Amino acid sequence: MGIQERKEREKERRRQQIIIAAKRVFSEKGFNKATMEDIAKEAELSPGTLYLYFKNKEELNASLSLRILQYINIRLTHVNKETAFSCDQKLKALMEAMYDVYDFDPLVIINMFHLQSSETLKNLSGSLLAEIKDLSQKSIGAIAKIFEEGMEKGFYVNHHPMALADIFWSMFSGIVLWEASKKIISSDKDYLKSTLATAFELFERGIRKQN
Amino acid sequence: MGIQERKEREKERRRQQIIIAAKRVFSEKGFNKATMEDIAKEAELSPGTLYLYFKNKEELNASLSLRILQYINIRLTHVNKETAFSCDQKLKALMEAMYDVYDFDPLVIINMFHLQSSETLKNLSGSLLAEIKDLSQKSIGAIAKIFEEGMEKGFYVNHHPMALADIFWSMFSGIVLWEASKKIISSDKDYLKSTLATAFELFERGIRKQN
Amino acid sequence: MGIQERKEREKERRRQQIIIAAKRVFSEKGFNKATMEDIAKEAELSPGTLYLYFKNKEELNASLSLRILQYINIRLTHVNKETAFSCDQKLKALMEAMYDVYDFDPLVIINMFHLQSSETLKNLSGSLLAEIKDLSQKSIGAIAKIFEEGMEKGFYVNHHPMALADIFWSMFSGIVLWEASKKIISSDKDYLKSTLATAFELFERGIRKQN
Amino acid sequence: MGIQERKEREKERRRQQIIIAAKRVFSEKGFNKATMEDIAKEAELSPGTLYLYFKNKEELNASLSLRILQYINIRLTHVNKETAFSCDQKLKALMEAMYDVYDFDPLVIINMFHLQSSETLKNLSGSLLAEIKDLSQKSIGAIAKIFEEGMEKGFYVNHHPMALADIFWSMFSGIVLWEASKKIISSDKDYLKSTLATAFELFERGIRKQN
DNA sequence: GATGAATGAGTATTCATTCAT
DNA sequence: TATGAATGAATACTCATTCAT
Repeated sequence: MGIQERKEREKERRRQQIIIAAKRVFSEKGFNKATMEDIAKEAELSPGTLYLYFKNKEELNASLSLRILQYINIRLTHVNKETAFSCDQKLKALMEAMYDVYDFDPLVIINMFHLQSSETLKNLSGSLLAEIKDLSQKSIGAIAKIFEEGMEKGFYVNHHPMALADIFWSMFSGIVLWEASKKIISSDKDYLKSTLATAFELFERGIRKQN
Repeated sequence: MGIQERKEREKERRRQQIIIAAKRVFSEKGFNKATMEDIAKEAELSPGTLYLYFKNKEELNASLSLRILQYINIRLTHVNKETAFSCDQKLKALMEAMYDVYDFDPLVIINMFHLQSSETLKNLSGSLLAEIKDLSQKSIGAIAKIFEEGMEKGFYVNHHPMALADIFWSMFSGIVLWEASKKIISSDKDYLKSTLATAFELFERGIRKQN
Repeated sequence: MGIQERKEREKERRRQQIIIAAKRVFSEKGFNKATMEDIAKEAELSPGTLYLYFKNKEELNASLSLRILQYINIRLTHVNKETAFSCDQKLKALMEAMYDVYDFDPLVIINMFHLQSSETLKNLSGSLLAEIKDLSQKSIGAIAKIFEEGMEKGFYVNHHPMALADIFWSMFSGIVLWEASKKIISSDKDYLKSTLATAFELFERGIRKQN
Repeated sequence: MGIQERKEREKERRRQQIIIAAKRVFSEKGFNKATMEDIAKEAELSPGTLYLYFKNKEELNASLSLRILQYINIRLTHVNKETAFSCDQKLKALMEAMYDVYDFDPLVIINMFHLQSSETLKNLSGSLLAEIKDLSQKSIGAIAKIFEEGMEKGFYVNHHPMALADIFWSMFSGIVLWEASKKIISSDKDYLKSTLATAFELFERGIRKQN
């Protein structure tokens, strides 16, 4: 019924409200220094309410990563669907997507690295963990597919497509993290976009066949 | 005097003993789950003793990063000192150095990212922070110098050398982190060395002038 | 009026529904580990509804005890009403009643001990507390009366009837509790009935005049 | 060495200090309403210190029970060692022992019933649980042995000795609990000793052969 | 210097209870 | 009446740090 639906939507809105608050607080203080009470206050809710929507602090954090993975995945799926695109166009679209990922959430990359610790992973519910793994693999796979196509068409030098995807992804996240560090250490200006642009350019030159 | 000196050396030995224990424990449990007691046990010392050599947990961790930064710096300085090397040789030597950095301490990259949080940096003593900043800048500068030389000699395409250094360093640390993640999530084999090799190859092709 | 009455009856039915659910949940988890939500679910009601019928968790628990006290009281009143019974018959009837009390609710004895804590009793409303006291005293009084009669008729040795009643009651509840403990600790078979039978037999021999 | 020993003794003294504080607090407030902070304050220690000596709240409570079980066991062992005692004397000594148990710690019986919940038992470490089981069985066994001897010598009517032991123990603890309840409900005077005396007398008459 | 027992502030999580709908 | 989402006080337990020996 309409009521069911409205409730469902209301519930989803609360989840988003909490996720957004958590994002702000985790970004500012980092996962360990952020307290659930901080997040509750930021969301203008009580601590208990957070637990109606997320099993625990770890899962709340993981949900942030999940959200960006979902975004990444949607963007990459779109790129691969464009059958009319040339290799060049696909590569450009991929780079555009990565810029947007950064704009969508410049700090979640950092949170995603919190997932590394096996101790952390143990506390996640199976379904959430499965979803994260699945989306990660799909995303990297989508990137790999772009490179594979380019090789098949003879534009790119031969390499294992998955390895290229890993490198592309690592380079992107490495730069995001490193620029974040630099900003803290040397209060530098934000060179991220231009650094990324140069990196993408080098990468393209690196994989393209030269004649 | 001799006694002074011997004491100093003894003290330094203790510091190293603790740093090595800390490295092991941080590697296994991560910075936040590792307790000072864990580290003390690993070092076969009592918790109180740790505080005779390090102001607090944050500084102990920072010292690990400092140690690898020192190693990196020494290696890069050596590369730049080899005036007889061609650009190619210097680039190769740089890559070799990075492999060795990884072998020297495969996990410290992860610890270094702990330094990102501004909250963390606030707890460091000024002198330690200064030393870290200094070594970081020197290291990146040394990398940049290699690229600069290549450009001056007309081998490499024109880019801001510091930007290239950032990209090179980001790519390296991004790959180390990402491969570590993958190992945890999918218990994959360790492709790090081959991924790094491919990445370096692409990078070289990317910066080299083509004719 | 008829409507009033129907409402009243409806209300009482709900109370019983909740009490039965609470009994099941308290039995399984114990008073402190059982949550109001558990009970609400078991009763197929919402948590808020429980508070329309019971002031708080303590009173809900006390109501369980009250219910068995009412049952005990009815049974014992019946025994004493049987003026045609001999002393022996009354004692047998008393023992029968205690078996039935156990069958009626094997776990409520344990819940009744929750009432012991003075902190717990402080939270009960005056009227409920008064009713519990009243029923307790009536029940013990009814037991005492049986022994008193036996003494007057010269069958039982002389003792304070109330003391005998206390002993009889303590022995019964002590055995119920102890057998429950044993079952948990050593997963023993259920010897309760036979232990009770032996205890009652000894008790009877103990109080009966011998000649 | 002497130092080792002194430390060991010091540690044991702390444990006792905490146990005594816990006994007071649990007695007054009951297990669930008593907080670890209450106990720490009573012991004039900090909350953290309690955890240096007891794994958690449940084990602290279980240690109280263990302590009285040890006392009971020592007393009953002594009774059985007195080979010169007649059956009558042994029974008297058993009854004396139970009076002393009550004096040793009138409230721990109540705490012992907290152990019943299987949820509670799950939180105890294996060794502690094993020790509790062992002492319980030894104690009941020692009581049973007294009755067995009496039967063999033809003084007592034939029953399963273990069943008699259970009844004796249940009667004792049932009376202790019931008298505690009564004191709370009706602010009665403390009839415990005289009730126990009567109960023991009846029990003795119950098991003794009559001729 | 070295110890390790003691500290006590800090926090994730629970759950009885309320109240707007 | 009935609901169930929201509350927020309460608390067991941890662990970096200290300091008397």
